[in-house]
Amino acid sequence: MGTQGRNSGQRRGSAHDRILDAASRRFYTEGIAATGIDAIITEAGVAKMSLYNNFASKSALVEAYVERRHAEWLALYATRRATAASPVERILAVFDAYIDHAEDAYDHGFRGCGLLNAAAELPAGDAGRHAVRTHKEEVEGILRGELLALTTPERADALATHLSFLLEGSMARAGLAGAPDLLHTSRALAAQLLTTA
Amino acid sequence: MGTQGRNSGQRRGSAHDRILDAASRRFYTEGIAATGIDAIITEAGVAKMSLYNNFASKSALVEAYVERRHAEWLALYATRRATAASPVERILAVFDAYIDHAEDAYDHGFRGCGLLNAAAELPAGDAGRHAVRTHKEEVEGILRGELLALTTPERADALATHLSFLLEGSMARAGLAGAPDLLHTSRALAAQLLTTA
DNA sequence: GCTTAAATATACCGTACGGTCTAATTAAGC
DNA sequence: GCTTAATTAGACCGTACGGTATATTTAAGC
Repeated sequence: MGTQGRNSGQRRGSAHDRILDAASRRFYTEGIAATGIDAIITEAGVAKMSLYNNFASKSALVEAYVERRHAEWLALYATRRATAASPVERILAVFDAYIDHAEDAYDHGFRGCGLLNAAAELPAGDAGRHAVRTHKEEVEGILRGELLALTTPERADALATHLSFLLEGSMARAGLAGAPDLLHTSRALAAQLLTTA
Repeated sequence: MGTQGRNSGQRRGSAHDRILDAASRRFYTEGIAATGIDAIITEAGVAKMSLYNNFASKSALVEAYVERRHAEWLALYATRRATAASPVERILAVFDAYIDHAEDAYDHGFRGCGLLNAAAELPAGDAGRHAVRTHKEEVEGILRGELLALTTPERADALATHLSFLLEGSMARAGLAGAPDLLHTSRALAAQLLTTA
């Protein structure tokens, strides 16, 4: 940001947005390294210099992509949480948000969690990897917070970790299967776990 | 395979093996797309033509890498299973094999499950992706088989899926954290789940 | 309507990629 | 010791990569 000033909102379909849209689609469905700058600008219908006027480098674009996917999920989660009536439903809203996000991508090639896939392409110390780690810890933190309405802090901790593993594990398997069905399975397992505990 | 015939065993440190060794290390720690052919042959101490005499292409090398990692895990699992004394221990042997495999990589940069990371780099219909899917289903099948000694087929099915999610989820989170600790956490959660059920 | 900034097209840069060719060398099998 | 196959070094290929330079056009703000 910074220099855009008064132009902050920008007109509909600004170069910045179209680029990030196209990059997000390609990064998710084809992978990051497999997606070249030229493919992005072609799909965005934009000049190459417009990309480099809006993003410092490809890896800056990747960072924006990662942040955006996490923000998308947070928005989906906020919607689900707003209509959840009980503590258990508020916990399951996290699973619902995962399902919503997955079903967004299902039509045009579901390949699992975009953040985990991105991290898998990044080297060990990369900033993007750390960002993904933080996002996943945030999700577990949300789970823990909601669980505190149900049980002791100690059990909330353990259960939050357990549910996070169910979430990420089912997402990994669902991505391999190419369909979000397994996410419903993990939601059901979580629901069962919460009612028996 | 096929044409090697009498030379099947090959001498120690054959080009084929040194190439696959080097490629496996690089693919795992740096990622597949980020690892060039030149980096592999340099690390293997081998001529470029030796690579193409042993592997048809880079993606053939990737397939060999995927198969090899799965075979490594199967071997670790077989060892763990052989000394497991009870049905529960035989189930936890699957978790132990995951831990063993992870700790192999911990010294030189732990980045989670090599198979899942590889799949994350492959396009939607790729053969390697399907291979990874099959391997993960095989692991779940092993869990289901061991669980049949403990409970009904229906509950074994559900529990196998549950344990598989715990496994893969904890592996994903552990990879992001850069340390295998969370695998011990999921093993403990699994043990608890098995004793209370 | 003038100014200022964003976005454009196009040519270009060096480099690295996956992969091939050739010719020479090494080593194993009989 | 001869044959046969594996391995080697190194030049080479076309292509695609991420990124830059420049000059021009488009469009928004006042």
